[in-house]
Amino acid sequence: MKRPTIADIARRAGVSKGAVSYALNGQPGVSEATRKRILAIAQEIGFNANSAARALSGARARAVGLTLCRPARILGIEPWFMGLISGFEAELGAHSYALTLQVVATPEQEIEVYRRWWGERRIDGVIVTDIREDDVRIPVLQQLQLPAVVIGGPGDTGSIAQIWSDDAGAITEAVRYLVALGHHKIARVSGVPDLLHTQVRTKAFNEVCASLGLDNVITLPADYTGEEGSRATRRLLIGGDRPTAIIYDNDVMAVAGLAVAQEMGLSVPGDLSIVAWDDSPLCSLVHPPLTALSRDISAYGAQAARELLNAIDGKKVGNVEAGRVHLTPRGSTAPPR
Amino acid sequence: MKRPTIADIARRAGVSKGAVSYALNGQPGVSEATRKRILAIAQEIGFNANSAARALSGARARAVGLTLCRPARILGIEPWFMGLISGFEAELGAHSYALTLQVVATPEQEIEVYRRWWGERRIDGVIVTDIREDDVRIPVLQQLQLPAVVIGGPGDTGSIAQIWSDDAGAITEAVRYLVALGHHKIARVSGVPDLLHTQVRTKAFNEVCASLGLDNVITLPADYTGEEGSRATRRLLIGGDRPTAIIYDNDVMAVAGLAVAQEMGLSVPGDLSIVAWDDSPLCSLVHPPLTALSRDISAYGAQAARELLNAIDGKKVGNVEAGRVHLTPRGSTAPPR
DNA sequence: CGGCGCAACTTACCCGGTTCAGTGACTTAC
DNA sequence: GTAAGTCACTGAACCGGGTAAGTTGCGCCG
Repeated sequence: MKRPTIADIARRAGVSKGAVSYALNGQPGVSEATRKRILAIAQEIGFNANSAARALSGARARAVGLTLCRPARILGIEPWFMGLISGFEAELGAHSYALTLQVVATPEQEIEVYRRWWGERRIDGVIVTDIREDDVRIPVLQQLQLPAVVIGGPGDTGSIAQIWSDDAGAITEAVRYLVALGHHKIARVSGVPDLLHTQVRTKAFNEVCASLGLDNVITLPADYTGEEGSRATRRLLIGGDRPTAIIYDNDVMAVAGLAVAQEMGLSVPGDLSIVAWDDSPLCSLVHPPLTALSRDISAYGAQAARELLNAIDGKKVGNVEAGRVHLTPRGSTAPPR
Repeated sequence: MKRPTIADIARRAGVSKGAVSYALNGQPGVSEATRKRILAIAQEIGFNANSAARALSGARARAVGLTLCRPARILGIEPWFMGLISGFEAELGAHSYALTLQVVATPEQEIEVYRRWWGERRIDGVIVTDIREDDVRIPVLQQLQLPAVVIGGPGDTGSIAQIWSDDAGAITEAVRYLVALGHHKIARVSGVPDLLHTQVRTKAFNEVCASLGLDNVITLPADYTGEEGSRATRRLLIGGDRPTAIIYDNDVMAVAGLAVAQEMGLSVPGDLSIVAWDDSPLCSLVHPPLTALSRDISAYGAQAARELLNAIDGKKVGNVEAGRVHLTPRGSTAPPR
């Protein structure tokens, strides 16, 4: 079954290929009557422009790329990426851009994928996540002149657009809330320490704790996995001077922490209050439901996609703050006994 | 920065475009010395073949499509899809195929996406999930002659390849295990009843229960979300004659069920045993960790991708059983008190 | 030594859109 | 009445790689 081309339409309409192209793209150069006739024929025979041909003649690939640089084990339960992806799609779909996905193991492999995609003109731009300090991907993207949007910051990304949320403000709010409840010994289980937003959070956490006169403040580094979350929680809870509240850098570790507390016979929130970063259905799923720092990840993703499309169009894009974070109190926080 | 083309290579090597094409594709028609020289130049200037040009000249788009037809809320925490995706990628990456993703709301929208992708020659094939009885997508795929692999079955997919796992055997094993522990009142919270694999499981569940002489057997339909899982669990547990064990059709509902039991003051596994379908880190994350029906979803996805690539190559593909399911006992199951 | 066969290329056209430089026909302007 | 301008469209080049058909040059054989 041969799929129709503009030549087929041209033949049936009795005009040239060029006229059909103008008609379909809303360009001037054809009369309104002819345009209608051509559009009707296109509709009738179910015409879709061959994306390859379109991409070849100087135009766009009309696709953007996203790499996921985490082991499949984590990707599965982290709601974050899926939320982000559905946000992208809402925006990309509206502009009939496709999203091309690739799971990679290392930043080096990720760079290779960018090179290949860009070299093959498979994509018009990429969305970069999990940004680190002095990220090796940034100079490569600049050198390739590959349109990109970095999610997470703010950091030094040169000419590349970035979009970030006020993590410092959020963690400050969480600590203030716990202190207002009466907590003095607050600990934190962080994500991967290399990541820029982890550093932002750690800095803000230390600052707000200092300003509120809290001592005994500790941040244990982890890696977003349940295993590490459990391990860190156990370390925090077996000490003699154990914290009465723990803030986790993601929901998965918070749920794991909750399980450890229950396993050790501690009551949540009676003996231990828990705050999760990034609200997700997971937080409401467990008992007690977890107090969380919520933000609309889909909207955040949509905003990122919008910025990327602007960057692809050669528009000036900068440093955008988006995705307001707010505290959603649930059953996992209470005054300490 | 102009990206290099085969014409650039040809100029530098002092040969024609055609020779370069032969050399790069391992075709006969160039001497070994020339081939090496051309490959070296390609390497040096970082050449990647323009995928659009390649796709245009009769070849393949070297991409396959996957649509996700679930609300973002669910997609986020269901490890299933991410596991599947990383499985696809392992296989697709090895053949340098890209994966194009689209989130859709309805099967009708999904069909539209297939039509567009195929019309645009953006993809060479699709992977279809969540198959229903008399699925509306099947006849469309056949009419379009779009290579496809259906995940979940076995069902009536005509000429389209399908890949499925032995769900009936798995649920039989789970029920036998619970009966061996001493349970007589076993309930089940199922996924969306329209889905083919839900029906397979329900049928097998009823059969094994009947054969073991269990009465009081009930399957409550739900939709894989935590909310529905909680609701169904509550309905099961408030009755006078409440079950001592519940089997859930996915991990998310099982975790939600666990939370409901804890909230109602029931001990798991003392008062209630819980079995989750589809093991994932989520099952080991909670307390107690959930006994689960495990299978290697990534491998399952990889197998599906392999079948799809075969279908794209015009090879005969059929009805493949893969992804052996086995029971992984953990802390959520025990003899009833 | 002519002719054959073959390796190692080159030439030229194809894929299906986009785009730009024409080309008539028709209108408007002086 | 004719030059200028506009409109609606045509024809052809182009994007970059794939490939069938044609062209060398060379070795080998009778």
